[in-house]
Amino acid sequence: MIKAEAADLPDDGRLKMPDRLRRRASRLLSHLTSRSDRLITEGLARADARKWHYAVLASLQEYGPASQAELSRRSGIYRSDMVGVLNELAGRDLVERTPDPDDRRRNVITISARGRRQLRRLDQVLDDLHEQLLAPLSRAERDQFVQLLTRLLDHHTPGS
Amino acid sequence: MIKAEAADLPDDGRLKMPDRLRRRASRLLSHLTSRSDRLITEGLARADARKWHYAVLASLQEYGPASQAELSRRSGIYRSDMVGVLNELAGRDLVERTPDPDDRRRNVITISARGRRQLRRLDQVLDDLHEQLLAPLSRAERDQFVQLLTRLLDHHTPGS
DNA sequence: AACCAACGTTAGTAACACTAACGTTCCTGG
DNA sequence: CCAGGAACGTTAGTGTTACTAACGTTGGTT
Repeated sequence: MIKAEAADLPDDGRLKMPDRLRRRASRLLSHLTSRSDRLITEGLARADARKWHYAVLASLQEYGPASQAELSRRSGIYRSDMVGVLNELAGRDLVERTPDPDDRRRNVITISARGRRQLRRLDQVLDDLHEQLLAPLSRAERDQFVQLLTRLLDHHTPGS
Repeated sequence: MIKAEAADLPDDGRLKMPDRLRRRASRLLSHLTSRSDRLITEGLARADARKWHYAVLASLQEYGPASQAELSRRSGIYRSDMVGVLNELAGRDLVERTPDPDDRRRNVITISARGRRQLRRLDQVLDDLHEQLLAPLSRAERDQFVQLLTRLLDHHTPGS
């Protein structure tokens, strides 16, 4: 964690930003996501968590214990990154990682009672953060927004 | 540039991804932006360009010559990163960088004829790429989408 | 028995957004 | 008028994210 001290682009110069630039969906997406990520990351940090923690915990809660590779597929986290995430989760006693007796290549990851409690907390935190994120939109607009995003993402996701 | 050979998350496991995860706007944004960025980056690479190139060229074309710091403000690129971008642009003879006689701290950046031609080309390329990006949406939906993004971004932009 | 696939793990990459600090030049106000 | 601070271009470095490559171990298949 690093303290932000002096902003370098304080007043936004969008006053003088060409429309062709400002209106490009790709650019809007990048910038908004940048803000959104920061908001979420900082919010979760206050709860001693990271985005991946939530993804893994939610997936465990929803579909039960699984191997790391299986979790990787469920949550979209690369299995190379999963290692570190599970180290953190296990270090906080939110999950348990035990070797699978039926397949000694695998670990079985199980969510703990603490993990379930933390997940509930994170769900709350994320609700609050999304309230902030989507504040300017009405209920209907939020739904619209999520729907548009979903359709776009589906369209650009390999394997249908 | 790196060749993608073996995808590691081939079939998406969203079949087994909890709704609470899949539906979060922040997550949709992150993932979609990731795809979008890749699409745009690769498309521009084929035209020997990067996003920043477009931003700078467009800003120069629209508002005329400027110092690096001014360009930085216009385009949202940090002035520490601007250096490299302008090196690339100057290396391709798309802009000219000359010391400002009126203020010897500054460089005056000017777009060249080649730069203008390249900008026209990039505008075309970006139109095509956005056509792909937004393919699943109707005209009206695209406008809606851009409008929602804009409102959200404005709301989360410091300095109004 | 021979192979290949999958598993967990380590290491490394490139892009992005951002901070810090340096020397030079300029502008201002006491 | 001159002292201090601010702006400029530049270099260096940070942490995060997405992703590839390769390793040794284990498992399933023929």
